[in-house]
Order: sequence, then structure tokens, then C-alpha cells
Amino acid sequence: MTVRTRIAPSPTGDPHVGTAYVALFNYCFAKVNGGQFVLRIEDTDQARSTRESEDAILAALRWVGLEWDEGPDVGGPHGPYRQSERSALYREHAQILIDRGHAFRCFCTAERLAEVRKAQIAAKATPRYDGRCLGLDPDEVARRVAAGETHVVRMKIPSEGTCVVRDRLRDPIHIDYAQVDMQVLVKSDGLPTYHLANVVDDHHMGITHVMRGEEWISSAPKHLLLYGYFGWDAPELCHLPLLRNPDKSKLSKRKNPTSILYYQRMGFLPEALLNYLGRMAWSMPDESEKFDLTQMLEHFDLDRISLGGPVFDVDKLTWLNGRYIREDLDDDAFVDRVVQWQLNREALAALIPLVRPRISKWSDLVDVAGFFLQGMPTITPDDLAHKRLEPAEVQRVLVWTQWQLEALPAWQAEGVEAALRGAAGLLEMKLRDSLAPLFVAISGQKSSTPLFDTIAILGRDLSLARLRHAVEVLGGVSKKQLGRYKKAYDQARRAQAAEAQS
RNA sequence: GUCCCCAUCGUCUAGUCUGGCCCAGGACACCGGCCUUUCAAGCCGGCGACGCGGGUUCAAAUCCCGCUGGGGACGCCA
Repeated sequence: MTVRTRIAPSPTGDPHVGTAYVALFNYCFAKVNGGQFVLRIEDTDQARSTRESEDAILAALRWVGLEWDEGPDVGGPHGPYRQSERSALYREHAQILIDRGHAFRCFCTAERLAEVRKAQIAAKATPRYDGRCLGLDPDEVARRVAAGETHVVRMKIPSEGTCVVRDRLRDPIHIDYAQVDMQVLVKSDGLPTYHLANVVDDHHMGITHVMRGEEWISSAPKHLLLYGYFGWDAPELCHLPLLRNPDKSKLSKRKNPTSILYYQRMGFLPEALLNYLGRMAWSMPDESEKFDLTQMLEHFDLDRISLGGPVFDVDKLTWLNGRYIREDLDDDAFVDRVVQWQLNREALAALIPLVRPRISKWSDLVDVAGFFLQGMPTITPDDLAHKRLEPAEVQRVLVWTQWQLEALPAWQAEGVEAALRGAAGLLEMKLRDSLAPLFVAISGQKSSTPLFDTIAILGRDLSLARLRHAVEVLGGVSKKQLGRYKKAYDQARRAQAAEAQS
């Protein structure tokens, strides 16, 4: 049997370092066993999936040096490799499950489900579908479907018994079916959820080993059940420990830069990033810190994975990156890499409209646009001082602005402008006042290129990192204080929403 | 709240499966020294961990149990 693994990212945002991390392990396992590594796009969430995100993810994975044998761009014998192009297959399989009595149509409204959930939580019970549509009369179901009534398809769960999940890295995991919800398999828009699409595709694409994040352990019983319902052999499962924030929570963009684009922009080398990801939860037999993909392949062994969730430590990544710059690049390569990084036509061209009106000689460039090339600007509390706002107020501006920006689905100047204007409204400040500290946080200067465009060009993670940095410069915020800010922020948002309604 | 996973220096980890070579080794960070016109880099040194409590054993970081702690899941997101 040829080993086949896959990485199945969802194109709903910036390319995530966690995706590259999981991809790396899947890649190594496939290659070390002479198998294939597949890339599949899981874009069944119509509302959030975008083509731009998909392109960015593919480019980012290539950038770090991973190649796939089959995928949406390179094709392959098991395509299409984009789930949005496989709808018929999922519909067909959902029907099979219904016909065999393993799934049922559910007409419950989102409102009713929300109420049920609320009541269950209030009663300290585990939120779960209550099974109302489980016993619906077949004729009634047929009538309602014919009438075009919106509905979903849910999978049935055994009323008793225990599922044993065999994981390549752990002892067998026992999960009672009583713990498993009657998962929606087909949404009311007719598209499958992850659970259905994933199982159907992994089977049809001949995936033999599923290596994915630990967060999936609790839904493994659903997947195993589905394989059983279809009469298929389940692939071997292997749940990798999750990358963590310094506070040990699951790595998230709210607390940390998670986008590969950020590390690219900051000037990390792809080989250093990949090397560092290979040091997450894994080690070389001789514990070398610096190794390339070929060397990793030579020594790859699943048993060398350690299960404690590793904290993604930018300091150590930085040190490793420094070694690559010092040890691996001759002068020519050095120049090439810097040019590739930001000193190229494309990167500079993006700045021209912002920079042109503000310089009178080339040597002004560093003062005016130097901060675009920086990591964190060097700033002090004095720099952030505001003539009309107390330091605490400045901090509030910075924190609320972060939340406003985090909520943005897409990162463009218009959205940024709306978010910042919105922030001023929430803060009940003049835009001019709320923007002042942001200029300093973002550019390191009291005035700079137009803020909305500047933030758009800098990108999500770099901009948010600079705002966080400014907050730290002002002494940071305690958890308690953060809670207070959050409460006030939410309250202001509710008030604004209420006003908008009346 | 329910279920599940995990547990070695602040952080990444070796050692754990196959108890003794471990009063626990390496790396990042931090501190000090050397080198050096400076700063880095480099080199040398220092700080620093087997979460706790019970077992099993001649012997436990390693095996078993309990506790504690951390994390994850509980969406018509993936």
C-alpha cells in the first residue's frame, strides 16, 4: 500500500504557520515512506472562503519549500482538489447515508437550535441536538423536501457504546457515543460540512494516514463512524500537538503573529521558518538545531514527536534565522535575498503614491518610508504622549483599535478606514485624536504616510503586532484591565448597534 | 458544566516504550568573562527543570494509581 497523506487548508484567511507545520509532517511522513503528499482545498464555507486566500496559502507553502504531488494547481488522478468542485460527490454520499438509515433530514430552525442549546447550558448539560427530527415520518419528510423546505442532513449516532480511537501517537482513546453530537453533514445551502467532505475525500483520494491537529481528537468518533457507515477502511490517525501562544493557549492571531506573510515581511528566510517548524514537537536524533528538509527526511521518525504542545518562540526562530543569514549566504546570495525581500520594484511601487508627495530628495526616503522596512518601531512612552489624552486613554485607543481591526474579514484600505472611523465613534473621540497614537504605534512617528493605506500595506499581523508593541511600551495591560476594556468596548458596540437600529 | 488530550529548566527539547550509564544532557533567552576601535558575531562560564502525593522495585524522570496544573472539543467554521 502506498502511503498517501494530505494537507487540507481552508482558504479563509492568511496562510497560517500551523498549516505549514502540519503540512511539513504530512510531507515528511509521505516522502519517507515513498508515498505521495496531496494538497486539497476545503472551501465548503461559502461565506468565508476566498480565492485570494487560496492563492496566498499555496504560494506560502511553496515559499517555505513544500511541494505537493497532487493539488488544485498541479492536478492529479483524484481531482478536483477543491471541495467546492466536488459537491455532487458529497450529495450522492449523503443520500447513501440517508438510504441506509445512517443519516436523516432535519428541519429545525437555527433559532430553535439556539434556544435548545441555551436551555441545555443553563441546565448545565452538554449542548447537543435533541433529536426532534430523528423520528419524522418518511412521507412527511418527502412532502417537506418536495415543498422545498430548507433543511440539513444530520448523521445518526449509536445510542450506546464507546468509540475507540486509535492514534498513532497515543494509547487508544475511548469516547462514549453519548458524548458525540448528531453532526450536521449537509448544510442548508446544500454544501457538506468538514466532517462529511473530509471523510468522503480522504477515502476517494486514497489517503492512508491522516495527520492533523490535536483539536480534531474529539470529532474523530464522527469520522470513524462515517467510514463505518460507508463500509470503508478508515485511515490511520495521528494527531499532532498544537502550536501554542506564550500563554500556552492554541496559537492565535489575536495574541501572536500567525501569518506566514508576516514572517516573510519581517525578513525571515523560508528555510529558517521551515527548519524551526520542524523543531516544534520534533527533534533530530542528535538534537541538531539547524537542518534542511533533506536532512529532516533522512532522520524522520514519527516516534520522535513529543506530545506537549510547543510554544512558538519567535526569539528562537530569530536566532535560527540569523544563523542562516550568517552561515549560508555568500555576498551575492545575500544581496539577492534582500532584493527579493522588499528592495524590489513591486514592493517599492506600492509605496510610491504614499511617498512621492512627501519627499524632495531621495535621501528623504529613509525618514519618510523607512518604517515600512522595520520590524517594531523604536518608541517610548513619551512618543505616545497625547496633548489631550491621558496615557490610560491612549492605551484604550490602542486596545480598542486592535479589536476593531481584528474583526476585519479582509485587509484593505477601505476596511481599515471603516474600522478606525468606527473606533473613533465607539471611543467617542474625534478621529484626529484617536488616530494620533496610531500614527506613532504604526510608523514610530507623530506623522507619516496616510494611515489607512499604510496599515493596509503593512498587513494584518505586522500592524497588529505594532499596536500590541505600543501597548507594551505603555506598560502593558493586566488581564483584569483587559477585561474592563473588553466590557466597555462591547457595551459601546451594543449601544452603537442599538442607535443604528432606532 | 461534560468529555478528551497532555505534563523534564522561563521557552524548544534529549532521556520515558526497552527502570540502573541521569544528584538529568543540549539549544534559545538571561547574566558574567574572553576576543575586539565600537556594536554584533564567535568562544568560555554561570543561572535554571523531572508538578505533588502514594505505590511497585535492590533501584524510578522512566512502570502503576490518585491529585494538581495546562490545553483542546462541545457551531448549518474548519
